[in-house]
Amino acid sequence: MKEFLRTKGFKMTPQRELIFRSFFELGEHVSVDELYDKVREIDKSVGYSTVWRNLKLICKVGLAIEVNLGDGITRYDRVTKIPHGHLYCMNCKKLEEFSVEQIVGLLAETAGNYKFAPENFKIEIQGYCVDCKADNKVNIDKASVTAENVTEMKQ
Amino acid sequence: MKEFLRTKGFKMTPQRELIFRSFFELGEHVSVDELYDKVREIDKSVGYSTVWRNLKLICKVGLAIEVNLGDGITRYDRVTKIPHGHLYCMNCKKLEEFSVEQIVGLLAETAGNYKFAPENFKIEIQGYCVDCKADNKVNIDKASVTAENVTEMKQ
DNA sequence: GTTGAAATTGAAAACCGATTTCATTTAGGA
DNA sequence: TCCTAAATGAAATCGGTTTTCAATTTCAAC
Ligand SMILES: [Mn+2]
Ligand SMILES: [Mn+2]
Ligand SMILES: [Zn+2]
Ligand SMILES: [Zn+2]
Repeated sequence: MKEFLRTKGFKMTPQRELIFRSFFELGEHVSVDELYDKVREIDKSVGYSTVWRNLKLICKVGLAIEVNLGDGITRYDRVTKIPHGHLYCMNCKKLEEFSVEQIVGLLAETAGNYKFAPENFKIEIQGYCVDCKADNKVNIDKASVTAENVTEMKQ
Repeated sequence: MKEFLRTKGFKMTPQRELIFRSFFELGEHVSVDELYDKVREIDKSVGYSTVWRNLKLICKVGLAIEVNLGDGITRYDRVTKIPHGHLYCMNCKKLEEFSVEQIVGLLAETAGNYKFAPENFKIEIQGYCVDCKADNKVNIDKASVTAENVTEMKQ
C-alpha cells in the first residue's frame, strides 16, 4: 500500500494507515463521522479534517466513490469488481445492495449512443423496505397526480 | 390548479401561482436559485424562502422530484409520464436525459424480489460528454487500481 | 545519519446551501 | 364580514463540507 501511494506522489503516515485500514474494515457506505469515530476508538489524536482528506484521497486513487442519497450526507462506498445498485429505504434509511450487471450493459450501450465517456453508473431504487412497509409507519399521502393537472399547470 | 391544491388543503396565492408557472416554464432540473431569479424577473417582492417552500410543495403534490447529482445543489425535475435517466457530465455539468423503460422494468422486478415498495428509480451515468472529451480538457489521472492493491489494503 | 523540500496534520474558521423562526399578511370557508 | 389556518419575507440558524494556517512529519537526496 505504501508503495502504491508513493508511486502516486503521496506519503504514508501513521494516521493515513489507520484511516485506510479502518475504512476497509467498515466496508460499505461509510460517512466521515462514522469513520472518524472508528478511527478515534484507536487513536484519539487524529483530527476530523485528516479523516476527511484521506477519504477524498481514497476516492482519488480509485478505491472508493462518493455516494449521495439525498439525505445530505456523503457516503463513501468501496469500489467493487462487480457493479451494484442500491435499495434505499426512505423511512429507516437502510441501504441494501443488488447486482446490476445486466443493467450496466444497457447503460454502457446508451452512453455509446450519446458518445459519452462513462466513469460510473448510479442505480438506485428509493422506496420502503419490507419492515417499514409492514409496520405501516409509512404515511404516503402524496397527491394523486393526473395528466390534466400537469397539463393545466403547464400553460 | 387552484382547485387541485385546495383539495389538498393548500391555498392559492399570487406568489404561488407565479412560482408554479415559472417552474413549469423552466422545465427541467431547476435549482432554487434559478427559479428564484426567474420569478424575480416578474415580481421583485417574492422572497427566497417562499420559492423554496413552493418547490417543496410541488414535490409534495407529486409534480416534481428532487434530484441530487453530488455537486451539492438540489435540483427539481418535473415528473414525466415516461421515466428517464440522466447523463451527467462531470466536467461541464451538462445534463442530458435518456429513456429507461426497459431498465425500469428490470428494477421493478428487483424491488419485488426484495419485497421492497419502490417510490422512484434513479438512473444516472456520470462521465464526460462528447465536447469535454474532445476538448481534452478532462484530466483523468485517477490511479490505476488493481485487485492486488485492494486485497492488500483490506487485510 | 543528516538535511531540506514537499506533503501531511490538527484545530479552528469559513463556507454555503438548506431549513427554521417569527412577526405580519392573506386566503377563503363559515 | 369575520375568523382561523395558511402563507409570506427577512433574517437567523443549521449542519455538513472545505479551507486556512502554523506546526510537524515524511522520505528522497546527499
Ligand atoms: Mn454500495
Ligand atoms: Mn430529468
Ligand atoms: Zn425501512
Ligand atoms: Zn461536458
